[in-house]
Amino acid sequence: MSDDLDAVFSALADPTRRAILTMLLEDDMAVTDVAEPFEMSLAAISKHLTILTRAGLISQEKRGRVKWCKLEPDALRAASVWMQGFGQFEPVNLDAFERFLDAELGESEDSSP
Amino acid sequence: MSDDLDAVFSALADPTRRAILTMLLEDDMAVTDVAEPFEMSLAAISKHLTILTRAGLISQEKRGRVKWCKLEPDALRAASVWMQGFGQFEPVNLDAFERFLDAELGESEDSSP
DNA sequence: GGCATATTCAACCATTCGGTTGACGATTTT
DNA sequence: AAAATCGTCAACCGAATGGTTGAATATGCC
Repeated sequence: MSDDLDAVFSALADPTRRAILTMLLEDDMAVTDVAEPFEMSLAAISKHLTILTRAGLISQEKRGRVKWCKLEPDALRAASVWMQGFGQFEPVNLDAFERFLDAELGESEDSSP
Repeated sequence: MSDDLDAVFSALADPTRRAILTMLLEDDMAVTDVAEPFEMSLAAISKHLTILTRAGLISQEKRGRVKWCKLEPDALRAASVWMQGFGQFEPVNLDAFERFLDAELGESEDSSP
């Protein structure tokens, strides 16, 4: 039970993996396409995807020779609930999220892809 | 900016540190008292507290020879906002949180006071 | 069949992590 | 002043993490 939180939080602790999740917000992607923007080997990305899968944050389905990666946002629920307990945050401020997302996307434009 | 998220999420990835945060929900505590329920050295707990402090999740203030640890829930806000973007969670389900908290407290009762 | 593409496996490497122990500095108590 | 308490520091250890490379395994295409 607390192992789930271990897996989710440590999966989220890596900026490459958070970037991958952000990419998957747009659409499902094949492993090769996920890897394309990053300056690291395909094998490294494959490992990151395995970690995200084990944490339940994404699922992977092989169709033909390509493996599709799909965001599984439900896995965040337990972690989110855990965090909500520490202080009463304003309920789901999506404006703030969008600003944050813009910032993070803009930021990754000089380093990652 | 994304370093903040690194620090917060990796701080939360350790069950000992999450347990410490949960203890601090009740009240501010001295380092020795934080360490008491755990089956590990004071030095180890001191390191965990340093990590939580660097992540901004707690603050530490030395008064006399005792160092007080205080929860700083605001540090969770950025991480919480980031997570909220992945799927629309119901706004702050405190019932679910309380159930979760009970479960987590019950689980650590073998080593807790 | 034979070749290209998609993905993982296996072995390796450097670094970080979570823990230990013992010495140490600072403060309070007697 | 001496002794006890609070907490950190430093050095060390084994295991996990994040990356590399090269070979291996599927699958699709000509």
